[in-house]
Amino acid sequence: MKKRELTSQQLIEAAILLFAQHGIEKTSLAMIAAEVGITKPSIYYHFASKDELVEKVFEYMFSDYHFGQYFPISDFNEQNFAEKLFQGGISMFPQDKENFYPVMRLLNEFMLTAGRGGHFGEAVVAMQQEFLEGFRQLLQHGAKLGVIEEENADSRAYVLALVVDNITSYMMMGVKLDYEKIWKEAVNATFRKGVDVIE
Amino acid sequence: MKKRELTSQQLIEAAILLFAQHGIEKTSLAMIAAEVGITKPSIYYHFASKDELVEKVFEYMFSDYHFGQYFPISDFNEQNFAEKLFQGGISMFPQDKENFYPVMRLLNEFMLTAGRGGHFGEAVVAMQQEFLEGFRQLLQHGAKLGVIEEENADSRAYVLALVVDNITSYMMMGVKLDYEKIWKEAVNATFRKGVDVIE
Amino acid sequence: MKKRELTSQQLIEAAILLFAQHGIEKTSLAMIAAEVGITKPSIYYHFASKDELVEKVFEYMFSDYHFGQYFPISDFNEQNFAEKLFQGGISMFPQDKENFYPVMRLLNEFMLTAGRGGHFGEAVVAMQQEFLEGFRQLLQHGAKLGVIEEENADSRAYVLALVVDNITSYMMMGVKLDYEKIWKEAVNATFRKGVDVIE
Amino acid sequence: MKKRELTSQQLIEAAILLFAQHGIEKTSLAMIAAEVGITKPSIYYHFASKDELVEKVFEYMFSDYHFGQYFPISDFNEQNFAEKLFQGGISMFPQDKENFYPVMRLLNEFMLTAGRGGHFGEAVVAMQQEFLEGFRQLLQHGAKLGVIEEENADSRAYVLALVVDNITSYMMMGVKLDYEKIWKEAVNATFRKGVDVIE
DNA sequence: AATGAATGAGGATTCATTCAT
DNA sequence: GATGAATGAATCCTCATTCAT
Repeated sequence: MKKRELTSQQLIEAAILLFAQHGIEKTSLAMIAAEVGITKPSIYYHFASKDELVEKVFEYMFSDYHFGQYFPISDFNEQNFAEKLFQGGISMFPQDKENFYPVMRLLNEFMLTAGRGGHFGEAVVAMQQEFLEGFRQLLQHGAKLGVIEEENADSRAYVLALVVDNITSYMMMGVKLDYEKIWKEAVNATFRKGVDVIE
Repeated sequence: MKKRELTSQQLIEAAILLFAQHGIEKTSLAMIAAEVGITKPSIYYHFASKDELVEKVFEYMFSDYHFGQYFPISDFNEQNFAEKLFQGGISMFPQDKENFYPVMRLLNEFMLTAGRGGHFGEAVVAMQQEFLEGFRQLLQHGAKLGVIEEENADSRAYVLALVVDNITSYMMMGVKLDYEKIWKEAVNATFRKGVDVIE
Repeated sequence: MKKRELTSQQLIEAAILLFAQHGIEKTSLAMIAAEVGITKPSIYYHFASKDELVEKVFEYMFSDYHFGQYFPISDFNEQNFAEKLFQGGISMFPQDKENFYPVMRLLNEFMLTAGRGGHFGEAVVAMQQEFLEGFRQLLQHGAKLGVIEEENADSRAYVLALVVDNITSYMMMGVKLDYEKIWKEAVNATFRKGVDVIE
Repeated sequence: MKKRELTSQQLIEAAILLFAQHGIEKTSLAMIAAEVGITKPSIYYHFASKDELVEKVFEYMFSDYHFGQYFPISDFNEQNFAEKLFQGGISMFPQDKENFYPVMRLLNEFMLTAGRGGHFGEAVVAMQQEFLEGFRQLLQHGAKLGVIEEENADSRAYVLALVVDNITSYMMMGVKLDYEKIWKEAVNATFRKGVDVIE
């Protein structure tokens, strides 16, 4: 890697950590520069503005955050469907809390801007929608395999999506719960057949 | 109402809107003052600092945000349990989007500070926990009434809590889904009996 | 005393203490009002401005700070001259440090403005000059009585004046010295006859 | 000198003048910046805060204000003792009033903070004490040389210290006196032998 | 005789950004 | 590739002061 790229990446990584710790707004370029060991104006050699840095941070963070990474749909069959669904969720939870929480917090901050017409909004929403759509297709796949009831499969998929997603949020906020058990229940519910109490 | 209280409340309400629109950090006292039609330093007659204003905004927003308001537990019986559970969730969704979304976005921003050791952290977490505990007790009540399977009742409760909570988030971000249907599925799942696929 | 006068005086006294503690500039009207238990704008009923209050404080403090109070010239005679001179100086030193030091510090602050063309300048200088002149006349009186050498009597007087004055300053700053002994030496020197080493 | 150092020093020198003219509190960073011809925030490139600037000003002003500079003790011998003592005092008086008075006034303001627990207090008191101790050792030296009476040598030293010091104050306040004559008298008195009127 | 509410002027400080070197 | 020096805009905040009540 050339020096330029190296420094750029160091800047991005320092920015991620600092943004996560103090928030994007409250993180000054001076702090980031200090972390990397260069001076504030030097950042401008790598990024045209703070906004561009933020953007690059966003891209860097979420470029490989995709549904298929956690739930490789083509690997799912009748035998392993439930288990792989369960494990896929578990794999989304932060293992390495030290590094993961800050990142999640930062994701959350990007989300905030979604509703504000901030320009990440669409990207974040797109990411959420990718996961919603991922779960939908996965359960449709399950329905075709006959392991999931066809009726309401989409709604069940969305419930799953909402649960995994929010589990990560709650973990991040420090709410103590047995998340594995909760996720297990959500997965199990996906396979249950039965009457609807509410129409 | 005295003039002081009136202005104070106007300030709080203006602050809520502006905080929600631009974020707390990016909302300056000047903006708030302008919105209310007074001058910037006049704010200091009502609040000792921006921090105090933020605090008061927080209190004002969430002082009457309680589980019992949406799910009055003592009203739930065998006959109405499912229906009231469903309706309770619906009542939590923003009706009046114009006013509700900003408020939710602001809640989200307060949440962000939860993980950062910000001083609202505890309060926000406490709120979340109140809802988790509310759902737990509600389903325990349902178990006693015999409408809910006793086993895993707690996990089912938490799934419900995570779903309602996240539905509001997604609405806020502008993700278009048939939320009523999703919530209906989540509620129905709560009452289903059946085998667990995953142990 | 009428209520008006009472409050005015309370304000002045509170101001003296606070000015002495924090400096005139750093003492806000709010602090003074709080000390007296009224509100800030109420001060304007008693004084037209902060400047006027400062002025009245000045007058109040130094209205009875006169040479004759410490050195009643007509009481001095051949027998008691040295002793009374010595005692007069001692009586100028702060007995009640708790109350005196702040007041002296404030005097010092007023003095600062003397050189700045501040409008107390003249008054402070006048005060200093009154003491200089007081000592001068006192020693002239002593010369007439024959207890002091006529030659250089004025210079000796001024030395005395400078010493007493500065002793108070040093006490105030917290410099620890045996001031009584120093003053005694200064007084004794005043009566010594002898050759001049320097012409 | 590098540009940074140059500007820093210009800032310090401008600050000294302005602090002396208007007082530290009443001198704004804007005034200082304007004097030097840079903008207000640029000051922060050189000093972390106004407080730090004040501190540096203090250090700059008094780093070479030492007793030995005026009274090089090892140069004093039987022959020249009185004369050098006299001349040393004279050399402490402001020659170049234009530049010296402001500086003295500023010293005075620093002194004010001495009693207020301000953080320069100790430094100022230490300076005063250096001069007191300097005079004490000088007269002890004189006593050993036999030109000064051993008895009361310390008190005589302190009287001298108080006189020089206060002469500068009085000059600064604009009190018109024949200071040279007064100082001559003080010096002469130091050498006089004779009885004590007061015990 | 005093207060409640508000204001205008000004102050320190922060920060993204620029540009010559 | 990076820095030193500086800037303009904005922000929070303080305070003496006003005035209707």
